[in-house]
Amino acid sequence: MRARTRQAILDAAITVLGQEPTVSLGAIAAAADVGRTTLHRYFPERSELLRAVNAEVTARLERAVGLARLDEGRGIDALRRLTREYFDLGDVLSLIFNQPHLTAEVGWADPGVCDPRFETMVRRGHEDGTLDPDLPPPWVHNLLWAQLYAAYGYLADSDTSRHTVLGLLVRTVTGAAGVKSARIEE
Amino acid sequence: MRARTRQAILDAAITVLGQEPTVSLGAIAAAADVGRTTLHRYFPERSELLRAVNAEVTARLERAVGLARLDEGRGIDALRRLTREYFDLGDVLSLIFNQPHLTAEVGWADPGVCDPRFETMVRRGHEDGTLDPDLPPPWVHNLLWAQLYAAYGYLADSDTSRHTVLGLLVRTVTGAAGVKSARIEE
DNA sequence: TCGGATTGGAACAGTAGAGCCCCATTTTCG
DNA sequence: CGAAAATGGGGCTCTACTGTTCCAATCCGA
Repeated sequence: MRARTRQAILDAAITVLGQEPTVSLGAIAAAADVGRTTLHRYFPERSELLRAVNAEVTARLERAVGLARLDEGRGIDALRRLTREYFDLGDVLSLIFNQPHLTAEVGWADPGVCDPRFETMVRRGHEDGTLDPDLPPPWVHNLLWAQLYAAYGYLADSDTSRHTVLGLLVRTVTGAAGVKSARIEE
Repeated sequence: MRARTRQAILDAAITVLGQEPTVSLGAIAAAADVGRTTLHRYFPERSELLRAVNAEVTARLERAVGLARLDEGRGIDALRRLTREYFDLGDVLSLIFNQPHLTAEVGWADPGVCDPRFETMVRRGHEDGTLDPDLPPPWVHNLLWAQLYAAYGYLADSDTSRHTVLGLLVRTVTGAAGVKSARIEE
């Protein structure tokens, strides 16, 4: 019924907008297997659809943060959990990267401010000696998102399994943000 | 004269297209301080402008690769040099990320294939013990581009100096792609 | 089964941009 | 200086998309 159709539109919008941010409403409707008229009935204006997409993405991100239990264990372990949860977001990653203005307050844009829970996690990692103390929390936030996007693209374009890509991702995020015990001299 | 105007248009196009991939030709002309008619005289169709931009970007990337001397020194040192050269590309980074299809053959898209010189460099790093042998060259390629873009965004949005951001970038890329001498256990 | 709810096809005007042409103005160079 | 080149403003058509309305067909629950 209503809720079902609405969700189908939102899912299709997330997928298609992530690939082509300026895609027409007709194309979104087609991707959702729905008539353009129906789409207009649920979201009279494009901006309203975008707001709804924003809300949906925000909710999914929030859920991922909750599942990652950022306040438990060592900083690096929490960061690894968050990496895995974010990686599972799929199409949402592409959307967040291609429409930073759409999901600005929640995503990776505006490095000066990042989620306080994330910041607390990184600072804990600084203190427990598992995260590189020279990297400010917003930088870690940025690098995590960058590598997530790289991993998602790698998954789409190369024929590597999801599991393998996740392994590579966690390994490089750990190397990038983790404390360097014996750094190779410049 | 001709060459001067043409270059002004290309420079403006690279900057503006990097921020808004669907920007109108009128806006590009305005950014180049040139009449819309003049732009149409140099590039009769939008696609021709895009091809010229592609050529320009390709040339700048090629120049950066040359300056980085990928075939000299240890793998990690060559990767660090390349990181610095790419970081200097400025607006081009934004364009490459926001228009992957435009610069597909030269950029970071299609992870299955990457520049043979880059691949050789990474493999040398595997053998000389400076780059993580568990990371395939295309993954390192993707990783580098993602971090470059994140660094560029960080530079634009936070009030951190260019030099500081470059330092964070090199440190992060080194940590992510470099060999892990004593990895923190999972 | 019946009736309201939902759907989607078709057509419409309004808008924005692309591509094109003309011509007056300005710049550049011999 | 004078001619050729270059510039840019204005206007025109064409196309694509948006937002809207109307209405027939279909789906679903009472």
